[in-house]
Amino acid sequence: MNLDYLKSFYVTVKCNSISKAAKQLHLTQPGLSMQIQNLEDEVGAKLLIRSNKGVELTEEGKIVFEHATTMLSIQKNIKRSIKDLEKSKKTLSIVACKSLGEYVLPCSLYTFKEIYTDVGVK
Amino acid sequence: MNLDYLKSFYVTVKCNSISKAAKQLHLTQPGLSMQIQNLEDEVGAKLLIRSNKGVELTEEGKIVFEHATTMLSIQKNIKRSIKDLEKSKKTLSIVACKSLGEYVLPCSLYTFKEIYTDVGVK
DNA sequence: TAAAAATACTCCATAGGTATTTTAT
DNA sequence: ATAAAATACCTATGGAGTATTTTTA
Repeated sequence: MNLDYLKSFYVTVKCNSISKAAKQLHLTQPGLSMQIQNLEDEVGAKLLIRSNKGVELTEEGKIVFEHATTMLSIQKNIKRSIKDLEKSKKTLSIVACKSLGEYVLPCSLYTFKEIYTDVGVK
Repeated sequence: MNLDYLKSFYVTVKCNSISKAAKQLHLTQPGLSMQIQNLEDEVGAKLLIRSNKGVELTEEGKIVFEHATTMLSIQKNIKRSIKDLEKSKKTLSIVACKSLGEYVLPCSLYTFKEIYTDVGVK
């Protein structure tokens, strides 16, 4: 199951429309249509009732929608937690041209890392 | 983010080994290796420390692992809820040969569905 | 008949496999 | 020296786009 598709589904439900959601997601209407069909195949149930007025949730769709909300917020939590952790680390960023980067730096960095084991190097 | 990859990551951590997990997941070792690298790229952090003894979690990996557990159980909940719902519905399953299925059934089914709107037909 | 969604078709990206190399103990 | 993971390379599947058709209020 693809969390990006789940996000697309979420937006589609919020818009009550595949075409409108597609614009918002910078996708084409058929592309988004496919993503949702993919989700439906995966869970083995129709999630949306389609009409020329747009879409509305089926019973199964409601189940997926509710869980989608929590899944997507967990996903956000992961990314936020990781970012927080990275920020808390000491890091040294070095930029170099190809020749130095390939021949000189690796050796020096090796020595540096042995001494400053608590410093991350980018 | 791909929940299948997250599952692969979960199993890998449980096995402390990419190769062992690959067997369990019916994947090749390079295939699984790639899935995990994909995850790492996506969250922007190394999740596992590799060695010839296998793998162990980094700090970032621990974060992802914890959330993975809950994400995967939510996914299970979705599928179970849907199944329960399907079971509670009345359904009529019909199997037919090609000619009947294409020419006779559609018409009859249309009429049937108008009368028994609460019965699902497969 | 007009909107919204589905389908047909095409192309490119990428997932995953096999074979091989690199790494670390 | 050996076990584990990474990399290189190749193929095939499928994701997403454009153009078109189908559907239904």
